[in-house]
Amino acid sequence: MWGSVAPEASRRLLLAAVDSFAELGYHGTSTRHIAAGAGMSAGALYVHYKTKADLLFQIALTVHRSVLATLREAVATGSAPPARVRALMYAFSSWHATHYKAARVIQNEMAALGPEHAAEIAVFRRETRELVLSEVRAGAASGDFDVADLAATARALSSLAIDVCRWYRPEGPRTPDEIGALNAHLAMRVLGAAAP
Amino acid sequence: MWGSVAPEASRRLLLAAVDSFAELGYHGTSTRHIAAGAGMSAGALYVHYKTKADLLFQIALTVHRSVLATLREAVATGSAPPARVRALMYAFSSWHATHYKAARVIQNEMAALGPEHAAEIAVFRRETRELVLSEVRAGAASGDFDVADLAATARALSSLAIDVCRWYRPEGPRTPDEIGALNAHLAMRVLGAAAP
DNA sequence: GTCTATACGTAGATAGAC
DNA sequence: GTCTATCTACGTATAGAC
Repeated sequence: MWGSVAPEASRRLLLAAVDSFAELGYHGTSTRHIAAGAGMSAGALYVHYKTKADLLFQIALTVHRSVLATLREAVATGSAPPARVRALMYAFSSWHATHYKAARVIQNEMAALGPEHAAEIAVFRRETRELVLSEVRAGAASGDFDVADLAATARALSSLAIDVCRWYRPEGPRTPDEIGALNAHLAMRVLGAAAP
Repeated sequence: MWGSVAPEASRRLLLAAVDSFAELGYHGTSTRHIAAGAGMSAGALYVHYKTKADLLFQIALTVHRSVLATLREAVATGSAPPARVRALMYAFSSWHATHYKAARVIQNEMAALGPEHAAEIAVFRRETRELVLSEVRAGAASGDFDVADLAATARALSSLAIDVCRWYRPEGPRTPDEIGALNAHLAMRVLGAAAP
C-alpha cells in the first residue's frame, strides 16, 4: 500500500504518523513525536510535508485508494452475486485486519480534515458505499438474496467489515484470513442467501 | 441518563463536553470551548471538575452505566433465547442511535483515559461483552441458534449495534426504533434462528 | 461559584548553519 | 535534507477579586 510514497524519508514519516494517529489520534499526536518515530528531528518533517494536516491528508488518500482497489479486485473474481459478495466481504474484512492501524486512522480521524480535503476524501467513501450497495442490490434482483432494506443491509455489512480494525490485534486468536472467511459467512446469512 | 449528575452547572459542563468530545475528540477540545458551551468562563470549569481528564472519566462512568443497565433490562423482558436476543439487539441498537453523541465519546475517546481510569472502565466493557456472549451461548445450547464461533458471532452482533452511533444522524431517514427493529431482525439471521 | 488575569508548558511551524 | 534554535500561539490549570 505504501509503495507509491517516495522518497523513503517521506514514507518513514508517513508510517510513523499512521502508527501515532492510530494510537493517540491526530490531535493527540505532536509533529515532534512523528518525526522522532521516523528517526528525524522536529524540523525535518516540514521538508517533506507542508503541514501536519497535509500529512493526514496524504495518509487518507493513500489508504482510501488501497481499500477501494482491494474491493474492486475482489468483486471482479466472481460472477454470480453470492460469490461476488463472499469475495467482497472476505477482502473487506481481512484488509481491515491486516491494515488495522491505517484503517483506524481513516475511520477515526477524518473529522480532523479541513473542508476541502474532507470533500475529496468523501468521494472515495461514497464510491465504497456504492460498491457494496450495488452488489447487494444485484443479488436481491437476481433472487439470490432476500433483503428487505437494501441500504440498511449494505450498511450492516460494511459495519461488520470495518469494525474489524477496531478490535483486531495481531496477537489475537484469529488470523485476517479467518476473520475474512467468518464475515463472508455471516454476510450470506444476513442476506438470506441459501446455505451452500 | 444525566439525571444523576448534579448540581445543574456540573451537568451543563458535562453535556457541553459530550457534544464537543463527540465532534472534535478529547484532544481536539479545549477546556475553554467546553466552558463556553456551558455558558461559563474558562476558570469556572475547575470548580466542578478537577481536570479535563476527570471530566472525561465522569462521562465514561455515566454512559457505561447507562448502556449496561439498558441491556440488562432488555434481556430481562424475554424468557426464550430468541426473544431475549431480539430485545437485546433492539435495545443495544436503538440506544446507540438515541444517545449517539455519548456513545461516540465512549467508543472513540477511551484511549485518552489514564491507566487507572481505563482499568475501571474496562470492567463495564467486559461485562457488556459477557452479557451478549452469554445470551448467544444460551441460544446455541438450547438449539434455537446455529452458531459456529460463539465469541466471534457475539462480537459481530456488538459491532452491528455499536456502529450505529458512528453513522446515525437525527435528520436521517430511520428512527432509533426502526434501526433497533432492523438490527434485531439481522441478528436472528446471523444466529441462524428459524424465521418467526 | 463565577469572573478576570496570569503562570507555565507545549504545540505547530520557520530560520539559518552545516 | 537534516540539524538546532527560536518565534508565536494556545493549551491546561491556578490565583485572587467580587
